[in-house]
Amino acid sequence: MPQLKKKWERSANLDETEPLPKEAKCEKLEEKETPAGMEGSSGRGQTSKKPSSTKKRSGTQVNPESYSHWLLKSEPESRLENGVDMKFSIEDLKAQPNQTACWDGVRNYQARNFLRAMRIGQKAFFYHSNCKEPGIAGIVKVDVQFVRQLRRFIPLAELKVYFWEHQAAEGALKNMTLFTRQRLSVQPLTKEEYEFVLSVEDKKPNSV
DNA sequence: GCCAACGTTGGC
DNA sequence: GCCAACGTTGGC
Repeated sequence: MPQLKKKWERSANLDETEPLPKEAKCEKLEEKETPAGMEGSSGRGQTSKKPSSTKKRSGTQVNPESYSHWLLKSEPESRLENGVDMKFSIEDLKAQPNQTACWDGVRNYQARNFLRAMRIGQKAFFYHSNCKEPGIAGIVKVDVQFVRQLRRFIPLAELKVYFWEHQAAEGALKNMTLFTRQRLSVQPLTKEEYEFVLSVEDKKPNSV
């Protein structure tokens, strides 16, 4: 998951075409810039900068331009990795200067390509992962600035129930990447998914 | 702490 | 290109 403090020493194996400098995320977020595209999918709309592997990613949609909302995972509880504390909760984001942080340290290249596809001002859920109670804690806008906490924490367990229901009944969350691509730390959300989650914010948790 | 899911690596 | 071994993610 994206740890703001993580550095890039292992990034070399992510994408041999162009390893990002550590502060890449911040400068990358320019509205005019064309996104790198997701290498996982068909690679449509871009010249192939990737070697052969461009075909086999399942599930996810193709055109990065079409992504409008995001979900960013971060760990709210302390955990040491190579001596570095991975903790970065939404409270930590709030405490940053300008309540803004640079989202570097994403290793997985697909996640990183999503990161590149983000545009300034787009909204993202701030998700707490690898913790006692995982779930959506707040809203940020890219590049990555605190917007607000949710009026209530929306736990993964609750989202999962919606996911199941929506699979059966063609609901908004039926393809939610959080469940279809488990380990992706930066993931796109459709507008419908984003808005559905927001619509649940003021519902009682037990209304599920 | 356990372990399933899944991404990456590298031998062949 | 296949696939087994290995490493990481992250829920439980």
